[in-house]
Amino acid sequence: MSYLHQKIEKKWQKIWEKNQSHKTRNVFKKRKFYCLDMFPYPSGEGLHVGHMRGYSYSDAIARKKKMEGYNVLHPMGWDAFGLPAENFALKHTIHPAKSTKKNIENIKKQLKAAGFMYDWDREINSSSSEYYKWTQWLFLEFYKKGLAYQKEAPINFCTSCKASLANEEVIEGKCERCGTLTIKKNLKQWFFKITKYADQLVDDLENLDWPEKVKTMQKNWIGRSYGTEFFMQVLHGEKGAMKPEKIDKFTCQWLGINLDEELVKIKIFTTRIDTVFGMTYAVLAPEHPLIPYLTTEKYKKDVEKYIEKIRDISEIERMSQEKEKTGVFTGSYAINPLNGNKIPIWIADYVLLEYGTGAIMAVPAHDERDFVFAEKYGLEIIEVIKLENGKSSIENGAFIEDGILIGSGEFDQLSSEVAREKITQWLENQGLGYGIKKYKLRDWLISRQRYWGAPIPIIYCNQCGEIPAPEEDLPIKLPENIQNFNPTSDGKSPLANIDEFIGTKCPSCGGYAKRETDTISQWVCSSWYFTRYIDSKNSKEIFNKKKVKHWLPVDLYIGGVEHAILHLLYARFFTKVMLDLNLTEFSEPFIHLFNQGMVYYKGMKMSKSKGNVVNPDEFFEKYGADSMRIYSLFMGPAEQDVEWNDQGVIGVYRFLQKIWNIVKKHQSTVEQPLDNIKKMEQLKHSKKLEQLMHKTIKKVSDDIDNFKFNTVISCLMEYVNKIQNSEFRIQKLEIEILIKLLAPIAPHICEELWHQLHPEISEKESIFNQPWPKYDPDLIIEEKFELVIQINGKMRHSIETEKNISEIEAKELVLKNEKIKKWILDETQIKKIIFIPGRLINIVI
RNA sequence: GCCGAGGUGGUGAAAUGGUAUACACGCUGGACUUAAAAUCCAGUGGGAUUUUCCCAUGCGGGUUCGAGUCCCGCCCUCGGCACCA
Repeated sequence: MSYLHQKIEKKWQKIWEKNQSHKTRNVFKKRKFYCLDMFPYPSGEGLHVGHMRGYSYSDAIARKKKMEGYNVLHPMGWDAFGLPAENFALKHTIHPAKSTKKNIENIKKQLKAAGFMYDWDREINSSSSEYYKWTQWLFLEFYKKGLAYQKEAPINFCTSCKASLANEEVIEGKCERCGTLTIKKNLKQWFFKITKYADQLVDDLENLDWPEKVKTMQKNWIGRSYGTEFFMQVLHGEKGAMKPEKIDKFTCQWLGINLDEELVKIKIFTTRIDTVFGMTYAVLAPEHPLIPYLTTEKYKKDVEKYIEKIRDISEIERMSQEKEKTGVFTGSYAINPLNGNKIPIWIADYVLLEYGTGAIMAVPAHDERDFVFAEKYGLEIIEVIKLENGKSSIENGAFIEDGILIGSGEFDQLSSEVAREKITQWLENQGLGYGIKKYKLRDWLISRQRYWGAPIPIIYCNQCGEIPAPEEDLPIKLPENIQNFNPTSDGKSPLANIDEFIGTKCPSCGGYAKRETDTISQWVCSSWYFTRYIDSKNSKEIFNKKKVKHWLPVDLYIGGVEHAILHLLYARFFTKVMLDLNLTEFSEPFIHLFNQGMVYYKGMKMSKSKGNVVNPDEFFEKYGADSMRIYSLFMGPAEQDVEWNDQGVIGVYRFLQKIWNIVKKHQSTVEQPLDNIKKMEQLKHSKKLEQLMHKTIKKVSDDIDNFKFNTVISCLMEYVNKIQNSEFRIQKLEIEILIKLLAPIAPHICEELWHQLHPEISEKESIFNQPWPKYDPDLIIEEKFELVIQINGKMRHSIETEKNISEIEAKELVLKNEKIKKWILDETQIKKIIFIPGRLINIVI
């Protein structure tokens, strides 16, 4: 009988389901292992082989851990809210609730066909009201803690998707989804105060078992830098500055100035206060609110013209580095507090309002951007950092490294590092400045003017103002019976047009009140889902604390590197907040993170938009899920991107066929009576095979733990090739071990063969309840080995010899060897002999 | 520009500083077959004067008895960040 994968796979999928083989019970005594896949969004096209690859890794690990005796939790769910799901629904003019449901069914079918051991009893769906009730509940907890707040902000707006986008959804000034150039729009938006956790989010990275790449990306994204803030007094230009129209209190606060003061000050942030004596001008961002104060009559026209011009240039154009820096003089001057020098104040587009204080001290000698600008506008360049060897540093343009201070008064001869400390201290003593940390990280914009999301549970009452929805009213249900959920062009949520949704009673005064119509970004839904699997059906609380304490944090988290910043940073932030809310007792959600490489096809990333998706279904049909799974792990190193090859799967299919035939052959052959000579031979042979088996157990076990699945498979192939060619009857144990080692990556065929080898056991028994094979360290030690003989480092010959051969014995053996004699005419030629025990001997002549 | 990963046969790729090219795909030849598929066997980096030898891990140097692996300097590909003061 040949290997009928379709029949076998369906058979065991049914039996496993019937026996609830994949159900995880809350047995707290057993060692736990929480193995989690990043949950997919239910796309209409279903899963492609790229997704399957990631899931195959986690399933293999989960199954091996189960065989090793762990209580394994391996759940799955749906990231069903949000833009991707909604855009799909809009494109196909179908209600997102409907399309989502349909897509989930389809993908679930695919996952089941692949035979992954998910505990479907714990399935979650972020768009179900049972789930988003708790998303809303968390929002309210954040709100109570002051971690959710509203502010008018210039937000990224995509004119095509007609929605506001988070900074993370804007790539090179374009909408991540549709590629349309985004514009800035002022809207009142909801934010989470992630910046409050910036330090923790950087510092705690250190102890995580994550790819260095991901840690670095997060570090850079948070962008912490240590520097100094200080004030400079302004000397108005010859005829006095323009009078400002109006400057609000908030701006004054932001600037750290008091408008009653006679003298205007500008606030500067720098990480290189050691170069402050080299400051030859200062620059304000073109949007800086102090500009009207500083601009003199003489320069008013130039400044206004310049600012207008900048406003017309798009964001990306301004950000691009090829663009020449431009600027304009304000007419006013500032006083360098360190040396009293009078320096001109400029406005330039290379300074950004969003970072630091929106104003910089320009030190052209020691900053590349300032250098370029100074050269262009003929501003002074003063060297204040010299090289350690005393030489001038700026012969080839700006010198931006640390060095030794010169021309810096009392700070001369100090190293940059020391000087930064001393000068900051000096400013502090004068009350002019202080040391400060800055971050690139902004607060997280979580409101969306979209339909397909959890409504923000906030109520507005004319009398009482902004009030959180009462907890007992949760979930605030998203109205599903609506016709038009298209995004609107005025930037308002489609919910704003549904009176039944908006109208409500004020929880405080009982009068008429209106609901917030924005919805919560799906990034929020996915920031806490890993805790909900523990207790997915709990309707009384977000989760049972005891259970979560047992299961979390996640031991292994597997997914694509595309989530290196967004999702993983948000989930870490939520975890820290949940800890502060006393909901949990862990500070990091994912102990070990693994990013599987992407699957390429026809030289491109596999993705729906590029139309180069390989659908696994036809391969399941033709070669079976087991073959597909093995092949997707065999393609290359797990963390590396790989190119999909339709032909490649044939190789592993043949491999499974061979194993099938080996078992069949084993079962059909009867042990023959042997004469003594044959018996001896068989014994010798068996010993060799036994050794090979133990070596294979070691290699497979080690390699799985290190995610080296490609070599796991090649190692098993070698093992199979060797036992297949064996002239003698193979022991049952040798086959059983093979099947157990392969089981985590090819569960169906292995389960089937296990039962064929054990016809006495019932269907309820499973190979996955068998213990993982152990190897005997004594048995993998070889007695004999191939001694490699090198002449001048080149391999010339090898002889089989005893493992523990001594150097003297080896020399003797080698020098009398005929083939080696050819190379050595005269023993006096030998300069040196290097002997590596158990490996090689190298003769230098 | 900065940071990270990588460059080995026709292809995907293996190699604790110690036999480079394991394993697999593909290809070539053969067996079986009326034929094909499947399967099995053999061969498969390049070159040569072919029992053997020489050359090959992006390029150029270096360390070493010995380098794909370590060091220095380049080139190329891919990913991330990018006027962050």
